[in-house]
Amino acid sequence: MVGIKDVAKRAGVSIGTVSNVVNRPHVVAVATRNRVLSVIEELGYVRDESARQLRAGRSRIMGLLVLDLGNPFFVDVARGAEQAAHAEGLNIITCNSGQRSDLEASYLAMFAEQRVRGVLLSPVATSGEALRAFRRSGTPYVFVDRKAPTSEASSVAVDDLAGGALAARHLLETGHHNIAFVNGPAILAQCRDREQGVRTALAGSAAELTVLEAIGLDVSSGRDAGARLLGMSPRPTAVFCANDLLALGVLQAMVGAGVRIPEEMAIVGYDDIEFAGAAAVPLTSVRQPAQRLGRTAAELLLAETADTTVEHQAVVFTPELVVRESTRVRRGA
Amino acid sequence: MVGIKDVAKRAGVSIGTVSNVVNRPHVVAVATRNRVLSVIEELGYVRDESARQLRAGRSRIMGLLVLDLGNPFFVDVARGAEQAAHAEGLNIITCNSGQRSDLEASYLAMFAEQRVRGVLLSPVATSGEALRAFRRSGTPYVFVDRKAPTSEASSVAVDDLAGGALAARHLLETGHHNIAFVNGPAILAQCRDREQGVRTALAGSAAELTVLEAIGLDVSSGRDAGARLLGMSPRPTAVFCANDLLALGVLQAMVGAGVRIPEEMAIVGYDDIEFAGAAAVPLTSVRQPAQRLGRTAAELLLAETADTTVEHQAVVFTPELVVRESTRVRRGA
DNA sequence: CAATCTGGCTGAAACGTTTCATCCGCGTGG
DNA sequence: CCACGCGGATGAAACGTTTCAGCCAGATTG
Repeated sequence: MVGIKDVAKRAGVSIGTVSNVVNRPHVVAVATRNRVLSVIEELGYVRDESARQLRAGRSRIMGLLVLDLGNPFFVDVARGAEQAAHAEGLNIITCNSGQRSDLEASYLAMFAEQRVRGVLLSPVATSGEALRAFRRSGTPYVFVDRKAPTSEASSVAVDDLAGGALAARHLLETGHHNIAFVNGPAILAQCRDREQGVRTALAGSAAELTVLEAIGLDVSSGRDAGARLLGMSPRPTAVFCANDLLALGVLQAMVGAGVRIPEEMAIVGYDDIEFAGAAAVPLTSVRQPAQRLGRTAAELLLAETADTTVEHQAVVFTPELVVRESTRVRRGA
Repeated sequence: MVGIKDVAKRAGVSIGTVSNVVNRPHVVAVATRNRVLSVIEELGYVRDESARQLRAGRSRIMGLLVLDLGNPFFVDVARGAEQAAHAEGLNIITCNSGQRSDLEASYLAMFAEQRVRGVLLSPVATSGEALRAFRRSGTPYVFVDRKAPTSEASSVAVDDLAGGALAARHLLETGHHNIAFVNGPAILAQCRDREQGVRTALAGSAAELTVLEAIGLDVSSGRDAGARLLGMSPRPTAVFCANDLLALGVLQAMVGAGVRIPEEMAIVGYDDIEFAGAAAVPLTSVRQPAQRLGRTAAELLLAETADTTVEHQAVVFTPELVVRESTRVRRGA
């Protein structure tokens, strides 16, 4: 592999000069510069980032660890973060924990060993061993899609209590009294909060609430939950799902069983991913500003790494209900 | 930041011993080992991967560059690749070119500078400047979802001609004579091949073919294409889309305009992403073994980097048609 | 003409590891 | 008692950069 000293020798200059050509072209005489550049081209020299980084002590990379890249919500978060990072000339590497603590731990360890500039993190749990070890490494981090005390770190989240309440209230207002909530794994704070929001909104109303916990937050878990719903009697007349993937699964199960949506079963999802509007019955959903979430988190992290005196912030966005056919009362029905 | 020599000093041993504790624990006496380990724990020592890599000359990371992470097909590819890489103790970093050559070039440059073990690549174009520069860096790479001459590199792809033909033949067999093909950008070989497959299958038949080129391969481009289809007269009775995102967009446009699927317009997509089956009208689609694609590509790359004498391979998988309601002739209709 | 400045370049140190030759002390076989 | 082997530890070299003090030659100033 060709290194800086091969270039130097070939061009008949010192390695310092080659380095200058690459990093501070203006300080070297134009003739020398061109000679060096053409040798670089000729030899196909590519600088070694690890040496560069070793010397510099820090990298030009920012890590992003998300719960599930299979969820388009997180793809949007990643897009937003990437935008902000590129604007500062940093690269982002995106990793997918798939909600597995062991993978989460392994990626966090990798980030720490890589000495990345900082990490955007949507953790499985804020109290786990993985995270505790990572904290000790001193790598700066910001929580995405997860609230956290500012004493620990900055965070950018969406108000899940409000989101849950938004959905529940909508179902109440459209006349439902027997409501199911299909939740994801309770380890996830998002899930707990959304459920809490639902409970708060329903408290005092006459509505009955059934909570089902799905194994995952994906479409197939949704199908399972849908099957369970179908077996209930009396069957709830409305179901709110902790995210859109679950809702799409439930929807599939209902359509497969010939249940009419929304007449026999109203459905509300969460995230408002692009596919929600294109579903068998377009889904009512609680929209989160995913891209904004990612962008803001990255900006916060950049600000903190640039100037360690900045204080942690906890940004909370407000979700928004998007009503579509899956809960729309038919005119004249 | 605490380094190996801080640990050494604190534990009263040489740095070589600390290194041994970390990398070859068995060669150091158990008493010493424990002492060092507890100092490591106490100080929160994390080894610096850049120094490690500088010394080793190569990294423990594999790069994956995909065309569009917003397309669940590529998320599945990434999953497969990750599986294979983890099995070998390597980490994968996934980057998203979004079909932009400039981003592609920037990520490839990053991979080269990082001296990654190798790169899995689904390129925008195989002839571009970005790729040419990357080749010179000598970083091993394997094409994913893209055929390539074995003289250049290994590749793992799906037979797009067969896929296109599969869809077109299906539409012929279900009685359509006026067929539209909504294609993506012609820079993409996948798109060109699928179109070619369609043309081949239709040659000799009486069917008429209209080709529309969408701006992107996403849902909103599909909606645009759908609008264009609606304006045509005579309007085609069937449409095949170069991927499922496009098909979902077209479907949305049709449903929005009150066009009945499949009676007034049959639709076939490509990729068979999970959302295809959950769509307004479940989509007939050409299924590709996405995860397998990623896994195989990673394995090929690993084999090549382990032993440079292995020859390049061109693996081609065969796609498969999954028929659903969007083209299903209603019984007794 | 001496002193000073300046543009352009050089040489070497430093970054934090890993690795390898070497060394030490001790038990063992001859 | 010597030689040898061996487990265990050490010290220094090397990896490819960046940076910085310093050097040289020529231009500028007083």
